[in-house]
Amino acid sequence: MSKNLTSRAEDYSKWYNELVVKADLAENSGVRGCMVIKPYGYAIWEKMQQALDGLFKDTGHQNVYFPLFIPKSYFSKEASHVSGFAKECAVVTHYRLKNAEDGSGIVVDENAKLEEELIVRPTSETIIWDTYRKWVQSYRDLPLLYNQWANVVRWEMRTRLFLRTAEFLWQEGHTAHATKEEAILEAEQMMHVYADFAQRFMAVPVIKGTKSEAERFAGAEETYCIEALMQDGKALQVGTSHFLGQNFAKAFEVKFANKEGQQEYVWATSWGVSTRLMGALIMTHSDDNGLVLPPALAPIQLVIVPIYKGEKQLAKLDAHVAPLIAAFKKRGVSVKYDNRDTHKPGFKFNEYELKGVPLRIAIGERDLENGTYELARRDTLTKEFVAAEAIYDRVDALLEEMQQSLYDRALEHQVTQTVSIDDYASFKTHLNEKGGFVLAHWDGTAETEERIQEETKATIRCIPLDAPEEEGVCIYSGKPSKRRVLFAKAY
RNA sequence: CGGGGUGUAGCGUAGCCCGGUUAUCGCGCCUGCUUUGGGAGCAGGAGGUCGCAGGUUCGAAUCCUGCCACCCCGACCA
Repeated sequence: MSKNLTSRAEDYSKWYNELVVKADLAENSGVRGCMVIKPYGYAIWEKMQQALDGLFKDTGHQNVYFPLFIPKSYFSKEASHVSGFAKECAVVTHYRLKNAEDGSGIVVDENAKLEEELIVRPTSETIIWDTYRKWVQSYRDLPLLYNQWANVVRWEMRTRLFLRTAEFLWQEGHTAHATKEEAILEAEQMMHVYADFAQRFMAVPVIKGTKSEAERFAGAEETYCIEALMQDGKALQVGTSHFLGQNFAKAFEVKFANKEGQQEYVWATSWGVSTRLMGALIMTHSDDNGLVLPPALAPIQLVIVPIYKGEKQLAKLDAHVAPLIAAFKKRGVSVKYDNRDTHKPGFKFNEYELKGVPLRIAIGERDLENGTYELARRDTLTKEFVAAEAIYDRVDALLEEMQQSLYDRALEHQVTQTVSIDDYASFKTHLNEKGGFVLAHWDGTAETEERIQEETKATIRCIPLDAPEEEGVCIYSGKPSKRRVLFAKAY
């Protein structure tokens, strides 16, 4: 493992190549910017799924699954939606291959052309709303509170491992409501659920807010989002929730009879998070020794490494550790005992640090004699000796403490990297030299937003939810403004 | 799609400008012995269509042409 990762603030791609791949997390498959997720990386994704699913269920949602292929015609129904996605769709045109007549290999059978092309879903609004039409007739059928775990494909011009792959895994929630107010509450609720997940499970502090019109989702009337700040001072959108108004209901004719017997269009929301969350996790906590995982999402929370000479000592340690493992499991700690004889302890120490395993216990002959264990924590890289009888409580306490301290550390970083700026010259130099979040006044026009982006590469990440009313003038145009918005360079 | 760069063993690379023995080195891998509290040591060994196709030449990893792939920077985006 090279030690040149100190340049992390300047170069995350190095992390991906050096760290993520070697950390057995994922590797670039080389197929149009797709990624292969290795077992350890997938285990992290599963932990995320599990936690999110719990939060979704708590808020009354159920899981469903819709088809991967969407008939092309569905996309022509909602104008702004199609203009947002048309440029990046993979299209299925044929359904059969055959051997080439000249023996040159397999070719597409031109006789097997589809009547209507199928689009590999870039998102599922269209097919879901086409189906919801059939499911909704009365106000008694509402609300529909459904979510699906799926893969989607977006044929991006440029891909970036974890942050923008051509195919990615995500969940997309799609809900239908009888009233506008209820739909808005749902969209807001899911933003809060995402923020809760990011902060409690990922230990990633986020700013909640709404997007400017220019940054809004294609087909949405309001886009809520959570924005996080990475260690290098760049912002990353980690989750979005959209109030879709009646746009999709009107496009797909989804109407219901209200209590008065009148036909009304339903109100919609959609919300999603993706494998990008894993990118956020890596870029928020990792250090030069590799990943640092918050205990709540670590597939392995505790690894036990035996230190021994010869088979006899190992057998003795195996016997000693067996009840220890059972006890940890019973207490809900996910523990791995690595007694492979093919690698030395030092190798294992480094390997589990690279993988971000929060705690490590080393046990050798010495410890058996002394009645202690050596306990090491990943975030601070410190070690302590713990009396054998105190080990369970100490592990519990440390896991909890690490979860909190990772969050505190990330929050402190975010706070110190967030500044308010009132003149355009310092705004420009600050974003260029230091990065981070900048709170500044904005006149609310798309023209100003675009100009600022052209001149500084920074975008409005969101209009923060908790931004106080404050009289001011736009940093660019000098026109009046009522509150500050959050600017940053983003991924 | 525009600009730049790179393709040599599983990974990372030297050699290319200036053509000439058996293609360099490190990591990793295999075998044996010694090791095991922070990435082990020694000895031996295996592993290559030099991205692909064509051309120039007595001779091409090296020069020329075309193609392909990947990476980085832009426009687009979870």
